[in-house]
Amino acid sequence: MGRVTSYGAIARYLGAARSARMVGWAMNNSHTSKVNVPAHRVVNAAGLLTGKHHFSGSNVMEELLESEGIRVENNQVVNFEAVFWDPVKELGIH
DNA sequence: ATAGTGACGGCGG
DNA sequence: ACCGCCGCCACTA
Repeated sequence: MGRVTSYGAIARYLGAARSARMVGWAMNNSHTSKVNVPAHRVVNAAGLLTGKHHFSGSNVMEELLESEGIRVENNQVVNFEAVFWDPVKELGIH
């Protein structure tokens, strides 16, 4: 079962809890980066697929998430808390 | 060079 | 507990 995380979680892990927008910008910029960034696994704090508009297709993100076993319904991750991946918790508090 | 905006969220009222 | 304002940093017009 795949996991998802939120912009705020990443920001907090980086030590910049209030810079969640920067994370979003990083995702946008990541598409130019050589490194493959699974931006589709990143949603907002509510579990909404806010970034789906930035993908090539309209439902590409949903398909990617569902292919990883994550239920997506109405642009929202179902059972978000269960699939939520907290970097601070999983990778350890820095 | 300045101002506005953006894949968000924290914090105050 | 809920709603609204403001901050964060880089980019674009």
